[in-house]
Amino acid sequence: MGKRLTRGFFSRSVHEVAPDLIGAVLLVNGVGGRLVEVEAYHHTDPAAHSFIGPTERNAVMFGPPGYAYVYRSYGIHWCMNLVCEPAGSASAVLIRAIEPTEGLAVMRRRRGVADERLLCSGPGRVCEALGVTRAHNGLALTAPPFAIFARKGDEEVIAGPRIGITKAMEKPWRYGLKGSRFLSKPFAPGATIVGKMPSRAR
DNA sequence: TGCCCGATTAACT
DNA sequence: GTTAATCGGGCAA
Repeated sequence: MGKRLTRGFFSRSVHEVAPDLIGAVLLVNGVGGRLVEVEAYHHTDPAAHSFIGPTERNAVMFGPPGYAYVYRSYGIHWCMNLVCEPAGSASAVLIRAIEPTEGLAVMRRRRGVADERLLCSGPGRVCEALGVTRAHNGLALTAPPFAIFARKGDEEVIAGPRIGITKAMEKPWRYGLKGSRFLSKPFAPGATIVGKMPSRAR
């Protein structure tokens, strides 16, 4: 396990934090695994919830970095974001897929499926498997029940268009671990290789 | 107050 | 490939 990430890690542009999160380990009450797919949402980005300005739902995005922004999706699922940058900038990283490594039995029970590849491959599935709900909205990522650890070695990170949005679809702000079996969707062949990102903990 | 629609998923045909 | 499920946010009225 790499070094525990502290608030400083998130006090950077969402475009730096998002690729750096690939390969990091996210645990909620000890359950979780390696981040293999995330998306960046910048406050100047029409696809971001914060683009319209502060509201009750997106308030956490306008707060300090290093906190969880959890929202209800399609009235059914929860989706989890990690707030970045200095307070007020309202940018966040959406967790889209995890390679499950810790608490497999718990995740299988919560999800009602046995296949590892279906446990955390999608933002709604991640929250169901890790037990993340509205109760986690606004909680610090650097304290229980959360724990995040930097990746240890270099990882080959690729980028491509984000999924499921209807605005700013041209922005290549979806990041993934190249070749992972646990992505919610494969990246297009020839997707941009961001490069071997060094492990980094700040 | 009412209406439309979404950073989704699973179960259909 | 298509669609139902399900609900709260955001905006028009």
